[in-house]
Amino acid sequence: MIKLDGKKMRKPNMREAILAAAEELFSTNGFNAVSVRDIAQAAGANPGSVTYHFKTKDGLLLEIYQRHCVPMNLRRSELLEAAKRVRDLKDRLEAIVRAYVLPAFSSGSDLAGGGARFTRLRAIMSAEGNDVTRRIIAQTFDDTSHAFIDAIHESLPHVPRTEIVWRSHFLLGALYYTLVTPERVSRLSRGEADGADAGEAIEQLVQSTVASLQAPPLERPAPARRRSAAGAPANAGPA
Amino acid sequence: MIKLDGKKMRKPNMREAILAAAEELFSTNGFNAVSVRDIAQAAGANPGSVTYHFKTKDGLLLEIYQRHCVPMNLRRSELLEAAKRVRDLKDRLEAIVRAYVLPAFSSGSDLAGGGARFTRLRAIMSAEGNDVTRRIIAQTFDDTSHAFIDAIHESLPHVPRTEIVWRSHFLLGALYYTLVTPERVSRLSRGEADGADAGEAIEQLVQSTVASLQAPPLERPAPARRRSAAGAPANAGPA
DNA sequence: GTTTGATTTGTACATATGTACAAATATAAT
DNA sequence: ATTATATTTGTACATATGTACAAATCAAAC
Repeated sequence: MIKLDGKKMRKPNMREAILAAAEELFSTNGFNAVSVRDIAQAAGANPGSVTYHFKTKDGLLLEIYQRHCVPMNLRRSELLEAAKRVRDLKDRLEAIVRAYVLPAFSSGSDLAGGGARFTRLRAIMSAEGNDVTRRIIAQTFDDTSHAFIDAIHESLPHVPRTEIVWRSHFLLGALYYTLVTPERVSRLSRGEADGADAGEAIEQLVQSTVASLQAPPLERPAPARRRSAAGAPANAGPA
Repeated sequence: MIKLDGKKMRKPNMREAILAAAEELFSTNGFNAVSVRDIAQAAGANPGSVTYHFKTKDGLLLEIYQRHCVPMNLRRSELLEAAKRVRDLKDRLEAIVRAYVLPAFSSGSDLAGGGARFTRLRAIMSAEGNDVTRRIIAQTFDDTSHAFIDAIHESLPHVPRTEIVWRSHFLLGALYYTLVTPERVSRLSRGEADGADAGEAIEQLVQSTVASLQAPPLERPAPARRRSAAGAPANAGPA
């Protein structure tokens, strides 16, 4: 038995240290740029130890994902449910967006909650290609994304769902980029803003996204036979 | 003399083929995931040929950058100047944003103009870490970024510059992410939108960004003496 | 203390990698 | 044709990489 959980593990230390080190290194340098030996060294462990605990390098990555995904999505769901209960329609929209953004930043120094490090990791993995990784991300997060999109759509019934998809997609991109290159904000603002200030970043993201979501939809796309009606039979049905 | 340009090169083919192959591979899989041998094979060349033409793998990357940067920034400058001449203030803002976005997508099948492939490359390089690469990107693009920020600021004098920095930063992040993971848009919209449709992406990005830029600035940061008279004069304007 | 099983160490191996370089080949000028 | 130069090929080397595995070490159960 490799795993004896719950009761007594002898040294949860090493395995934990390896996970932490890998998370940090992967989220900073990407997957390919980091070697198993780098991780072992950073964790103060032996390379063989990594193989022992996680079998392969991919296995290690997967474990990091699994360890964060559930808590993070849970946190988001909680915040989303709370947001949906907000009465005022405008406040509600803002609350929903904030519920999406917050868990991605919450530095949750140790474990649960998601946190900036894990979000940065996802950003890098998204960019680095690797279809397998992308599929993992999709499988793990699409449900939550749909839940948010639907919630937003309910707050903005007059905006087509497609439009909301685009704009919340932009939100995620903006979020990723801010976590990956915060110094760019500091540089371009000539020091007036601090790109690494999570609080400020969150506020800017939320306000910017709320504004973009509220913008009038594009009229162009649909062929517009008659009065749209037919247009797109499966228009997500506004509820 | 390695380079005899202008008049007669014997075979501009191989060097060119290597550049093209490398560009494609890097922009799809990132820098670290692609080996010199991969590139050589894709170009139908010998690994040694890569060393001959570009000395090192980094040299090859640098060359790809240099070859696209100047034309791309030129194109952007042209479009920006044209945009600045637009009379109507609202139209001008939109034109400016479009001038920023367009060259990043223009598929410019062969050379000049930037194009999606090159933008994707920059996106990946930004995410992959590698401080050297980030510095190259910064040096090459910060001037243009500043020019756009200033132009936007002139169209929106009541919005603090810092705010504009944040929001145009978000634009770039959204743009990058859309180029890197277009299939996510298709998936989340359940096929109603095509994330890979450059025209649609551009339109969505422009409209979304214009709306976000026009949003009222956050009141929080500044000590906020008095009543913040400014309040929210420009709320995305319905029209 | 002895036994048992989990972990850690050390090391090894096969392969992939970036780069170097000499030889072969192609291309143009004379 | 001969020469000079530019390119391409083939191959080699040193190093880095992911992973495997036997031996050593450790912590508890008996």
